Amino acid sequence: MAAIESAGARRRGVEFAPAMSLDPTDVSPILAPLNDAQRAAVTAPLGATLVLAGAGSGKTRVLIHRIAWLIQAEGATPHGILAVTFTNKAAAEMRGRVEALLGSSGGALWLGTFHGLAHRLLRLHWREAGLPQSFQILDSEDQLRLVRKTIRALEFDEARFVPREVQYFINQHKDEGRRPQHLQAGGDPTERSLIRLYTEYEQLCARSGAVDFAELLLRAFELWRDNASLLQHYRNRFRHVLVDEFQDTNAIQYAWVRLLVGATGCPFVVGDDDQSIYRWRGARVENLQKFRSDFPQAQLYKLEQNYRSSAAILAAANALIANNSARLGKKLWTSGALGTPVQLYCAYNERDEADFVIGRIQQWLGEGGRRSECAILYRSNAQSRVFEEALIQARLPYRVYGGLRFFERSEIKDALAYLRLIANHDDDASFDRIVNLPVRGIGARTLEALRETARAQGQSLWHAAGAVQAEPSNARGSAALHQFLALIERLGGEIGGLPLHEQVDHVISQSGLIEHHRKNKAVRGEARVENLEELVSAARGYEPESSELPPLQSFLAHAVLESGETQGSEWEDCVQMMTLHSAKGLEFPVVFLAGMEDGLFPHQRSSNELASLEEERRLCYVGITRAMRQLYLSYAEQRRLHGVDSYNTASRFIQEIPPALLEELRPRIQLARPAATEGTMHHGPRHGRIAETDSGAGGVRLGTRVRHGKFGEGIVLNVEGQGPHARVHVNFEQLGAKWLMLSLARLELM
DNA sequence: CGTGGGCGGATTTTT
DNA sequence: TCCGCCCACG
Repeated sequence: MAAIESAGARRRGVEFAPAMSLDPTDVSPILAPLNDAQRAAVTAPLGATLVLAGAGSGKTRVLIHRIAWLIQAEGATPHGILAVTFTNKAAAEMRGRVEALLGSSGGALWLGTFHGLAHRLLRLHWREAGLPQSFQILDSEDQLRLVRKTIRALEFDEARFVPREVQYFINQHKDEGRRPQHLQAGGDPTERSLIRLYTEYEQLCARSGAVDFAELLLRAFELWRDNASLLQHYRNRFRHVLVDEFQDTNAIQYAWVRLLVGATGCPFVVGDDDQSIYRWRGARVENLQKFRSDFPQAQLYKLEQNYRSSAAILAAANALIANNSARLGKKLWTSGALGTPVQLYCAYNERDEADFVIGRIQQWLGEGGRRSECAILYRSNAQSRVFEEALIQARLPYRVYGGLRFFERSEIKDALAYLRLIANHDDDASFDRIVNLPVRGIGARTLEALRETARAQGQSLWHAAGAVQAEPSNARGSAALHQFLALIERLGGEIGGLPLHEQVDHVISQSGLIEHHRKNKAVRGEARVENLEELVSAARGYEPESSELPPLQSFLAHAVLESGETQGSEWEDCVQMMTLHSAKGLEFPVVFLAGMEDGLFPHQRSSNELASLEEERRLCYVGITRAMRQLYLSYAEQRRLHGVDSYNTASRFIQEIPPALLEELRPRIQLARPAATEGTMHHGPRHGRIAETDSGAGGVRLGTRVRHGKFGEGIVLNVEGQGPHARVHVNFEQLGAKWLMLSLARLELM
């Protein structure tokens, strides 16, 4: 305690550069920037520690400062610390901040994602783990292909055994630590077939030296479980194990951590049960509870002071999440001002919603704000399009997060497949991918025969192809196949001593890939060639983390594990758009939660079961707590999704926010109000909105009441086109919505 | 063997 | 509406 007090007294110490302090016993840079609760957690006595950290309460900071504290005050060395996160981005950020705090390189520190660390272990101990030295990692797409192949190999019906579902089945069991032999079918024939598929899939993986994401974790777990001396070695080394986002751990990740910690290690885990949003992909919030029962002596710390959001936003978040059951209990508070109430906007349709959002963004910009301070968050990716169109129209630069990342692009994966096949001839997935790309006359016939042979011999495709004799029946195919093998061999020989980027360059040009795309003008061939060239640059700039592997092998693993999060240098000031899921961990001054409609959010498929509904609520909580100063909720009464119109009611989550915290920008009653009241009693925002959504089409504006000679009265939902082609979408009271030609309809404005 | 048109399905996503 | 996949045709 004395150290803490004196640290507080020496608060001025922070003002010096955070580099290595002159006096190594001076811990003020570590402790001074913390509040009491944070400091208590950072300086917790060695032993099991659980930190429940609310949104915006400085969770990452605590983790980083804890690492620094262990090193500076507890005599730990970076060598003895293992810290795990879920994303590469989080890992990179954490490493950078730890190094800045300590003023030294944390090279010896094992800090990375679960998958990254598991990979590292398996590379170091491939023999003990029962893997070939040149094992390759499958990403989800590769895995899906292999699953599909497995289904075909067993001649199962793909309609009955949907590849995606089989993939899910396999991953689910791996995530829970179950191998096929642990599974009992009971009397269920479908179950039995699935287990059979799982078994066959594993054999295919083994034959081609392939390891999928779940397998990385499971293997790493089994490696320690089955090698007492190895486990002991790592237990001795990593006395300190830190886990970020603990609520997102799945069963095998938890088991892995537990195994490492044993009875003597000091696990320090940080999480927030209210931000658990990945149950659907195996995350187990219960691990927080489990941690407490597995380590009954664990110290519990709660971080409840929020530094991010205004009091109004925080109160809304608290009120919402209070509707969930079985929470660990935590209430965020702030010493900050109430701020602007949460603004609620009821739009006519999704276009109106987008117009509204853009109007508010422009307002923010007009007040001197930046575009990058605004984030549009939505439940599903399909919602982004309307916003993109509106942003383009308004000439506002934007950036959509998510979507295909660099190393996931098909042309990049093709190029990598060449490199992988060169590195490991038995890599069937890669063989399959490129054997006829670019086209070299190896068709389905030839390949079917080849697969059959490989299956019969229990050998890889490469092996089987080498044994194929030139038969008169299929002379062309077998000749082409031998040429392909020769090409791969030749390339392998030629790139032998070259630097990494020249290896990549040589392969993409000599394989004919570049030429293939250059010819293909129709399917964005130009962009693909550029991407391939970018791959060469990526290889040039790549620095292997360690010398455990040859550079090429290391680069290939890197490409799969880190599929290219950093999308180039997109530093332009852009409006940010992303799903609620990908917004976790981020913060923005202005946040729009769009599509707050029952059926969309909470999503239809998550509304029936209580557990999934509560996860949706947590997702909403995550969304709300991203906002620092202004939060807008919006929903559309009518929404066109997948080409069909649906009429929705406001999300139930809106009702869970106390009305006192909400400001409705257009009361819903408006719709039913007689036209006479228009403009007389509703002030401010309503008028602002009308002005913003002015379509300029002959004075007809969204939301305007109109009368039609035959159809009666209605409200304008949408306006499209210009001049004589202008069309209006009117929701008539009697007849419902109709599209009319504006020039012919003779609408009377009311 | 390569391509285009028809069909069905369409949360959320990191590794 | 839009995308990806399968099959039928050239």
